[in-house]
Formats: sequence, structure tokens, C-alpha cells
Amino acid sequence: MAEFSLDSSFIPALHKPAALLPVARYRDQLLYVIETFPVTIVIGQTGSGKTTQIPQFLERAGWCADGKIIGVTQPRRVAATTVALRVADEVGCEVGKEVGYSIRFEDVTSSATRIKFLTDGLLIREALVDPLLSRYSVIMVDEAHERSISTDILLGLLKKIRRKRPDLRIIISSATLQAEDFLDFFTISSEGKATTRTADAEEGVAKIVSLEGRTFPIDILHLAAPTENYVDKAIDTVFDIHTHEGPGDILVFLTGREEIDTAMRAVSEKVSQGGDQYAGFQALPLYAGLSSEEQMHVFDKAPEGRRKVVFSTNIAEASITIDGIVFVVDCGFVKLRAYNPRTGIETLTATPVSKASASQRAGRAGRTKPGKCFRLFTEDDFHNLPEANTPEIQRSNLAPIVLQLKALGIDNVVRFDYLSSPPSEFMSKALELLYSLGALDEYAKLTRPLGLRMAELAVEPMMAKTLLSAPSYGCLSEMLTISAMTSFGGSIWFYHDGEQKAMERSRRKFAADEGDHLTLLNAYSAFVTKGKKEARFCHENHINYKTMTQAVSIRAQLKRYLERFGVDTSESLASHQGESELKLKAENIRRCLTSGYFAHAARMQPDGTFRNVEGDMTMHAHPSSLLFNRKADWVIFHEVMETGDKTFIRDITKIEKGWLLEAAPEFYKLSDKRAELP
DNA sequence: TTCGGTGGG
Repeated sequence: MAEFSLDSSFIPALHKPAALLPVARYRDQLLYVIETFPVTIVIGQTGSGKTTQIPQFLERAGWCADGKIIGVTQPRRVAATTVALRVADEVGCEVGKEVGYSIRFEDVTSSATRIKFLTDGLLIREALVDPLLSRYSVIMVDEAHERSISTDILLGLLKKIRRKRPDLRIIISSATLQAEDFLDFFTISSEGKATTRTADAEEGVAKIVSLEGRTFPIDILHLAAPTENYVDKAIDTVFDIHTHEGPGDILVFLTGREEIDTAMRAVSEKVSQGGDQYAGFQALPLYAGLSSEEQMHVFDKAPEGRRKVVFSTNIAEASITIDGIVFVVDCGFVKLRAYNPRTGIETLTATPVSKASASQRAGRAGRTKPGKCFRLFTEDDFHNLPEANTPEIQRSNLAPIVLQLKALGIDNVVRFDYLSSPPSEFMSKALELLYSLGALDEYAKLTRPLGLRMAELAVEPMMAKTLLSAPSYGCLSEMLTISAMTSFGGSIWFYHDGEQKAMERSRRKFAADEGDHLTLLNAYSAFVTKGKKEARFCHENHINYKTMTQAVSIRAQLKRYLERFGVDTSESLASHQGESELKLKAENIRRCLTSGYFAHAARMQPDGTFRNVEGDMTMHAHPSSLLFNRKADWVIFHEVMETGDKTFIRDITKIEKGWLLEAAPEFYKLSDKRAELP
């Protein structure tokens, strides 16, 4: 027999044969339940094959007759595309033909498409055009247990649509045992909910089907006594695993970049000081702020004889799956957003994880063989954890959601059938802001065209207002850029360890006296004139290339929307402009920003901190802002965020006090709390 | 004097 190496002669199958997946045994049962009940709730662990197989079962069973299609939603873009590619491969078609996907900026579907994967946010937007989602015979909402805002809103819409479309089939898929909540939601009518919860449960509407998972057993260990410092404890645990346990990679859950950097440094110090027993580590960081290139390193196999240790934020809980993890170390905390409706401030605080999260994290250890999970908290602590975290919709600014619901024709946003109703103060705050922006009239009805257009633009309400007033300030092209540059959460600037000063020098090259918005405009202009051609431009200037190309796409999309509204978007050719013209242009941009961001105004105090208009809150310029450590008087800002014991404002631009009154006379006149303005 | 979990259009 000829000699061959196992490694080079065999290519591992990318996907397990579908017939071997647990879901295959449930095919007939699933088809029967879906046929019989309008709503099916599928409980299936990762690896059960539900996402890839159920749509194919349905298609073959004839659910795409009459040209209708099967829609499968995902909470994340990357999931929608990868699952579509896999299913297209199994079906044996090119992606975009019978099987396709649709995410923002990428519609890979055609008239032949029968199974379509898409983000839940995008399906909500489809409902703006087609309120009954009439193209779909079946809609499967995957990963519903994550309870993202979009998923929750979508489920509310589907419940409403179902009454008008008895033929529609809804499948809710959930990895944990929160299925009862979904069952209650679909079987109890909203009227019934208002009176007695149990009285009006509708029989025969929804049914739960539980699929067997295919994960390996995981040993879960808790601390005997609580720890004071979980970062130190995590590092000790990693070294204990290394010396006492068999081979296998380690995944450590921490809460943020700072902790991850600390852990990375501690490991490399120990490795350099310690003896042989500490050798052989490959430590890697993982968090969203890294460039995608850096994130990819966590998928590399550790060099022979070395053990991979990934220090990660919550991104590894659901968004990024690393195979080969045998040990999980869970610090027991996660940073979660909270919203204070009185101040309008979102905070980011480390919070104990939920039981659902803890078991999801533990499950990351058993994907390829039996694993172990070390929890850095006691078993008592575990029993005291909440079953699930507060759904996002109950801890976020609701202005974007209210605007979207109004545009979907849901006038009474308070009585909308939410899976979990948001607190009423959140609702009033959102209505107040939308009214002052002119998106709602005094009866809280959506205004036309302004409110409707704001809802259609894929940016936050304050920025949408700014963009729609830009033509009257003669700065539409600039505002398109600024909107695009501020509408993705993160920063365009990034740096590796020790390069922070160099990054700050690069950033200063684009600085504008007026503040951060004009600085972003300068950076974008430089990118489209030089950066697109020269590969080195981004690298040399510490700019994230991927983020910049994203900004280019967002800008183009916003421009198309405005064209559809009949706005003239033709760019005034940048003829040579003199100093005074540039100043005037900059002033118009600042006035325009004030027209949308008047509610985010602040004044610098003699000590360099900022005070809000009501005068009851002290805020600091974020160190990433140009106005950090610089003099200013009145400013508007894009974002305010509280971390630890300080409140920071980000993306700040200088304005004149008088512009605030011009932009929102009622907002400033009616309230006697706005002390500092006449 | 110095910071930010994760998503989506």
C-alpha cells in the first residue's frame, strides 16, 4: 500500500452529512407541527442543525409553492451570510439562486430565491414597504433567546401580522429554555394580557418542539470562596489548567479591553520569569475593537506543543465561535448598557451574568470534545443569578424604536404588544425628543414628510434630522459624510499596544478647530482622495481601513435615500475656496448640526468640565475628542456615556448659544429647567 | 486629569 500522510491526503468535510444531524430525526414531527400550528417554537442546541435543515425541509415539503419564500432571520450579518453559503452548498446551488441572503449593502437574492437568510433588522425594514410581509410563507426567527431589540420588535410585528395572515407560519428558534415566554406571548392575546393573564390563552396557536443537541459533556466547577479580583484569579486558573490538565485550548471571559490587556501582560510576564512549567503559551486578545485581521488570529492553531489562551469579551459568547476550546474560564460578569431616561444617558456597567449566559459560556468548551468550565464565583452565587438578563428594549433609548413603529403604522406605541414592555418613562422621553425634532406632531402622529423620512433613513433620529436640514444650510455633501462617519459605533482610529501617542499625532493631522465632526470630515476627504489609492495611507495614519470603507458604503446609501426623497444631491464641484468661504461653510455645518443635536448641548465651565443646559450634570470631554484639554464655550455632542464614576461626551463641536434657540425655540422656552438660556 | 460590552439599518 502506498504511503501517505493522513493530514495531506484527506480534507475534512466542511459540514457533517445532513442525515446525521439530530434534527433529521424530527423532520416529520416538525413538518406536522408547522402545518398544524401557526407558531412553532423550536428548542435546539447549537449543533442540532435547526438553522440549516428546517428551511430545506420546508422547501421540499412545498412551502414555496405559489412563488412564496421562506425567510430565516439572524441577529447578525455574518451569521446570515455564512448560513446561506452553507445551505446553498448543501442544496447544490450557487448562493443567490434558490438559496440567498440579504443584509444591509448586500442583496444576494434573485427571482429564483426560495430560501432567504436575512438580518432581523432588515426584515423589519421590509415591513415598511410590505406591511404583511406577504412574500413569505414561513418566517423563522433564529436565536430569539438573545432578545435583541430588533428580534423583540419583529416578534411583536409577527404577532400582529398573524391575525391578518392565517396562512403565515412562524418559527421561533431558541437555544435555551426560555421557550415558555415565547409560547405565552403568542397564545395570550394582548387584550387578555391587560385583564387576566391566563383567561384568554388561545388553544392551538403555538407548540414547542424540543430537539436533541449534540454537545459534549462539560464539567462545571465553582470557586469554594468568592474572589476579590477575578482578573488575577483568571490568570491563576489559566496556569493551573496548564500544569494540571490535559491538552486543549482555553477561553477566558472578561468584561472589557482594559482587563484583557492586563491579563495579556500578566501572562507574558509570568511566562518570561517563570520556569519551564509556564512556557508554551500562546495568549491572544479578542474584542470588537480589534481590526478583523487581529480577530482572525484566534482561529489559528497554536504552534506544536503550545496551548492557546484567548482572553475575550462577551463577543465569544455568541458572535465568534472558536473551535477546539476545551477549557472555559468565566469571570461571571458582563458589561451591559443601561439607560437613564431623566438624563438621557446610557451607562455601561459590569453586571453579573445571567444563568442563561453562564451556561452559554460553559457550552463553548464542549464543541469538539468533552470539556471543563471554571467559574470564578461560588455555586451559591450562581443560584442567585437572574435566569436571563433584562431584555435590551428595557434598557435602551427608545427614540429610534418609537420612530420606526410609527412609520410601520403603529400609532399607539404604548399599547404595542411587546414581549417585554419598556418602562413608561423611557417612552415619554422618546416621544418628547421626537416631538421636539419635528418627527411627531402635537398628537404624537408621525409628520409627513419629515417624520416619515427620518424613519426611513438608517441613522439615529437626531442625525436624521440634521441630514434632512442640511440642504437648507447648503452643506448636504458634508453632512452625508459626517453622518456616515458617526453612525457606526466605534472609532476610525486604532492602535496597537504602545502606539497610542503615534495614533494621537496622526489624528491631530486632520484636526479642525471647530471640533470632532469637522475633523472626521477632513479624515474622510483625505481617505477618498489619497487613502483609497495608497495602501499605506490607513496604516500610516492609524486609520481602520475596514471602518472607512464601511463609511463610504453608508454615505452612498444615505445619498440614495435622499435622492429618492427628491433632494438635489449633486455635489458642488470643489472649486478653489478661499479662507472666508471655508469658514462660512464650517459655520453652516455647525449650525446644521445644532438643528438636530440641540438636546445634546453643553457649556464648558472654568475648570474645563462641561455642564448640561439644565445645569444639573457635569460631563467630561472624552479623551478621544479634540476638545479634550482644549478651551471652548458652548458645544453640541453626538454621544454621552457614563463609565465608572465619570460622564463622558464624544464627538463634540463648538457652537453659538443663539443657535440653540433658533433650532428649537419650544424645547428651550417651554422648560424653566433650562436655566442657562434666556 | 485619559476610555468603550455586543448587535442592526
